[in-house]
Amino acid sequence: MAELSPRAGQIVAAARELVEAGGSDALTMRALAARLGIRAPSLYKHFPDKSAVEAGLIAVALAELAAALEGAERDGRGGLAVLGRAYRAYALAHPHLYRLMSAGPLPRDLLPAGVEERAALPLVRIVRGEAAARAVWGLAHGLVMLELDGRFPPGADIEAAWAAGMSAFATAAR
Amino acid sequence: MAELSPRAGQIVAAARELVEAGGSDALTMRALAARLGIRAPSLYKHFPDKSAVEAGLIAVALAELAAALEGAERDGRGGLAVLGRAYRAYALAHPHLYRLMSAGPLPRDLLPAGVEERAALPLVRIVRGEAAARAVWGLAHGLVMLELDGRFPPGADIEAAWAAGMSAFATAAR
DNA sequence: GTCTATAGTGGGATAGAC
DNA sequence: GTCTATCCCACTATAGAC
Repeated sequence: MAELSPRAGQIVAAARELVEAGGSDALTMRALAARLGIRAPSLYKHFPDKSAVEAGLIAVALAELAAALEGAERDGRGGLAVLGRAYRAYALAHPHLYRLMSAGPLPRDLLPAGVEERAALPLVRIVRGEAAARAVWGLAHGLVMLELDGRFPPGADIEAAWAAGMSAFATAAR
Repeated sequence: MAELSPRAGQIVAAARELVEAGGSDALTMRALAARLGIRAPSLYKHFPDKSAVEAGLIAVALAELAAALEGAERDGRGGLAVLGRAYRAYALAHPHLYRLMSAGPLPRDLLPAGVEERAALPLVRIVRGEAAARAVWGLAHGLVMLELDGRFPPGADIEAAWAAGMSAFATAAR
């Protein structure tokens, strides 16, 4: 996917505000246009369809998550627990965006090259072995989704679950 | 939630067929009625609204998953890997149902009492400590979701990821 | 690049007769 | 319990003028 035109960038930014405020369902072409002060049909001059707008949004979110993980990598001297905290923090700070970004197959053909890999790298660097890295990825994703979906009982100590999870893989970290 | 009337049970069964065949989106009141050979408005004599039908479906799925895990518990002499395999197998056998059952907050007020606990028990019995049990739950849920969402690269050895994950928690098993 | 107008589709739910 | 008839809503997308 090529660079976005300035106007397209504004549209994606507005789409982000809608999603962050009200979830993916709140992102409709009408609402998006309204937020920009234009009519829905005008959007189709900038994006072929709605999924292209969503792909632009996913690209932004993936890059942001990657940056957050890279930051944790630097600050935390490579601790797995630190990486996990950063992952969870990003997801909790942007729950709807995280959902959009991680639900369903990635529209890889609509994404800038390398974004996906970049988000995965900090984890790959710290965990020994492909299989273990994927397990940690699954653990982080699963804990985040359970938390976002309100699946834990009211008083559950979610922090402790993360600690238990990350420490189980500590021996697999470099 | 009380027992379903016989007719309500048939409706839930039909709803299940729709969901298993085409995902949650395929479950509409119109399509559901059509499958039963009646008109959509008639459904409202048996269920107050669509969410009540979904809750009935979730109750069935939860009970089935619980039964599958209990079976693995007996056969596998309490091995965590065996439990994981059973979990994954159920989710892959009923992907759309699993999604419906695990997406969003549980409608606990519409569910028969104890169903949720029953599904969790096999895991709680085998893992030492609440925190670790929740971590394993997150791991299983995350790996399943990543797989169902097609998030792993084409050639990924998902079995190996499960093995790595479950063995990381093996020391935490009783 | 934006507009108006509109097509076309689908959804949940209700009223009241039988 | 089921029907007919209907309401009201929302959505994506296109055509063609300005």
